[in-house]
Amino acid sequence: MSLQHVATTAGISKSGLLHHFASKNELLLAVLEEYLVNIRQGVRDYVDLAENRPGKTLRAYVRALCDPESTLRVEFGNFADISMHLGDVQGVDALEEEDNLYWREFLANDGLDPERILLVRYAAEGLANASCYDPAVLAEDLPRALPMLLRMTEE
Amino acid sequence: MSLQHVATTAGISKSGLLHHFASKNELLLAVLEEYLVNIRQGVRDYVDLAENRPGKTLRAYVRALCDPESTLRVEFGNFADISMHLGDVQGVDALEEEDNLYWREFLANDGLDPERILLVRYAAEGLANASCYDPAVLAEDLPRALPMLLRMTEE
DNA sequence: TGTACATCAGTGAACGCGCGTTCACTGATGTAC
DNA sequence: TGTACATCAGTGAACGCGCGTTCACTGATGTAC
Repeated sequence: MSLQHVATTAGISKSGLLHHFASKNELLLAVLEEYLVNIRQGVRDYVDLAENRPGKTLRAYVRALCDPESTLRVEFGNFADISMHLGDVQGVDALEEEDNLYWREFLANDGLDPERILLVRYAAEGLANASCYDPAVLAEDLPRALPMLLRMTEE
Repeated sequence: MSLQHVATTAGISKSGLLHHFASKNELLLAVLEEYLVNIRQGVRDYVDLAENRPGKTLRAYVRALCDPESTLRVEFGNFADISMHLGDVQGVDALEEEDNLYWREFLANDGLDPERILLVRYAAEGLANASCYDPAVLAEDLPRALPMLLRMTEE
């Protein structure tokens, strides 16, 4: 991903792009934050407040990552990708750490057994990730996994 | 990762490196295959044939990816990373597809409920991936998840 | 109302640099006669 | 045994190219007087 490519896609010149972002790193950092915000809001949109029982947030997380129609699946993969390739840029580590904590707390305070949260959460993440590489996961595993994971959050 | 960096690390010149690999893509493809082979052999080494009950291969997979001491955790992440950044190189797609199928069959033919395999497998993968970014996962979640996931493969 | 000035998104040319790749070459090792 | 030749890992210089970055500039918009 070159600045030229981004600029052309955005419909401006490379210099125009760099007028808004001091450097490529700052651009990537901004994109990373954008993903971060999008994913948080996207998962919040999947929360069903009508569910008056423990596990609302974890179910939202599962739906966001394992719904074959969800765009968050891919964004989740992109987020991991960008943050990996920004490993040494100043500010990324702090951002990642804060994000890790955010999700930990978002999922924890909902009255579910911590081990259950652990299991379902990472299964959802693993599936979301795999669905980006393997079409069979997207076509076969996700549809089967989604109801199963949701069931596992019910008591 | 530049050719110069790889060559210097390997203790030869850039031209010397390119004597063995016709291009950078071929080098990356070879590295990808190396990871692929390593991970397969690594997981095989975690199989305990003394376990005379269903789930031997899935337990090996779990141990390989969730043992905090296992080097396969990181290799698993690197593999995904490289294959993502080789997306358009000729031959990678076929290699990935074959690999996806390999693991699907490796884990399937062991007498376990398919849904149970799905759940445990992707939880292990999600954990392995997350442990590369989040030290808290490595330090806290993995030790708790490993025995839990193994337990879930028993009946 | 008109004039002068500040602000700011965006431009285009030029830059230095590191990249992957090419190529003629070296020097050691093995082999045929 | 020596000689001629093939093979092959590795070298070093040079290349063209695309990259991120810089900089002086434009032109539209808003604002103060």
